[in-house]
Amino acid sequence: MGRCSDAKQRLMEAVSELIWTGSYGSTTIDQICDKAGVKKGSFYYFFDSKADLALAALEANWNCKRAELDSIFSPTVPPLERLRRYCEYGNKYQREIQKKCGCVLGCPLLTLGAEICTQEVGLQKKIQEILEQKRKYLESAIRDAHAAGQIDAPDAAAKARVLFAYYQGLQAEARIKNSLTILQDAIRGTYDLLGVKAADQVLA
Amino acid sequence: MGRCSDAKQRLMEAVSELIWTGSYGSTTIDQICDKAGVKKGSFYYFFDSKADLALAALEANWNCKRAELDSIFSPTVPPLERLRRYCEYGNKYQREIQKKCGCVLGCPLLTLGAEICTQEVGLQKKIQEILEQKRKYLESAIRDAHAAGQIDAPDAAAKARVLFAYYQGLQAEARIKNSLTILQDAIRGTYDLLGVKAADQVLA
DNA sequence: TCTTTTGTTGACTAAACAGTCAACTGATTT
DNA sequence: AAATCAGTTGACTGTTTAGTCAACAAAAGA
Repeated sequence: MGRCSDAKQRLMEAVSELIWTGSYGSTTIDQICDKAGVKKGSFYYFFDSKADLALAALEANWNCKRAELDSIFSPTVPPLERLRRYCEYGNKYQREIQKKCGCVLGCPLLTLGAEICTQEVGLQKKIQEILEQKRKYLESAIRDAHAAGQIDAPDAAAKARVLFAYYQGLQAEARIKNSLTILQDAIRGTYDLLGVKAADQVLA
Repeated sequence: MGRCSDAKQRLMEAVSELIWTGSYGSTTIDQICDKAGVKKGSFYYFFDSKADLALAALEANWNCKRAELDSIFSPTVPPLERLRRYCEYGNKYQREIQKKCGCVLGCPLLTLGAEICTQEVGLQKKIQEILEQKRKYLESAIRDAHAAGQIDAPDAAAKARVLFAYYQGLQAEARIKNSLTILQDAIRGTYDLLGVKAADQVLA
């Protein structure tokens, strides 16, 4: 089967990091290759273009991420607890990134999506898909919480859209302001937004 | 006083449109000059760099926008009415853009801010400033609504942060999905989020 | 062993890019 | 009318960029 290598993986990791810490437009193929320790010839052996690589990286990252979200949003966990864990997870994740990179980087999907949506149709479609899937986690948690009588949300999908927009906005602001403190309101904001009774709220 | 021209203005308009319809990183100085009908020599006569021009354009645009927002958020208008008008304004604005450009483009500040915040400190600071000012409009409307007994928001600043994040998230999603329908939930989402009693809600 | 498959390399091209500059133009002042 | 001020121009530089390619290298199968 000829020789094998992890150059493909290294390229995907490199592009993910470069786009996230910088931007899609400012990331060059030469930079990606340097970071991955791969020569440009090899790059074009595996991928057709930067967009092609970014798409592959996006898919790979989402497959990892999905496993984590499946765990956080497991139906065995009480619905409001799922949301609390999700907020905590987001906080912890961004805190680690800041420690490592010196910057709060927010949600890579939103940042990339907003940047390239008018230019790279393939990427745009994939990002739309993934965002839709992420929203579904919220929707089912909200539906379950409603069924449990903890919140009043007859239209779970609509509430999920509101909550999702709120989270996306928070992440974007955290990136722009390079601030973690904004994210700390997430849980309170969630309870607030869903009208969770004080008795059902768990803050720490 | 030598001769005068509007090349500076044309450059600012060109860069605003190019960044908004595309992205900061994918916008080149040659493109800006072409669109403005200005030669590169003139560009460098007025500005030091793309970032310098973008900063100037940002300030100019904000000065226009502020006047509109001052009118929408006039203290003479009932507080919840202000928010409703703001949502309507955002909807109408994006609808016009879509008609003109074929795309929903969302909030230029958020898109640009998220893209360049790790790269262009000058722009980042300015965007942070403007976003903060925008948030203030919401804060005073919320405070007034609380004072009028229409909503329960003892901490107006906190509520404003939540509402602002929600709006930003909505605009970002509208851009990414190239969809206006998402924005149509804004008013309902606002009432929902603020816990406005049905009696105080005005939808159309 | 030698052949095939899979991956690597560096040198290359052509285009796009940012940034510079001296010479020019056309209003305005004196 | 001459001096000055404000803006314009196009041709230029050097660099960065995406993308190509033929030759090479290593693992695996025949």
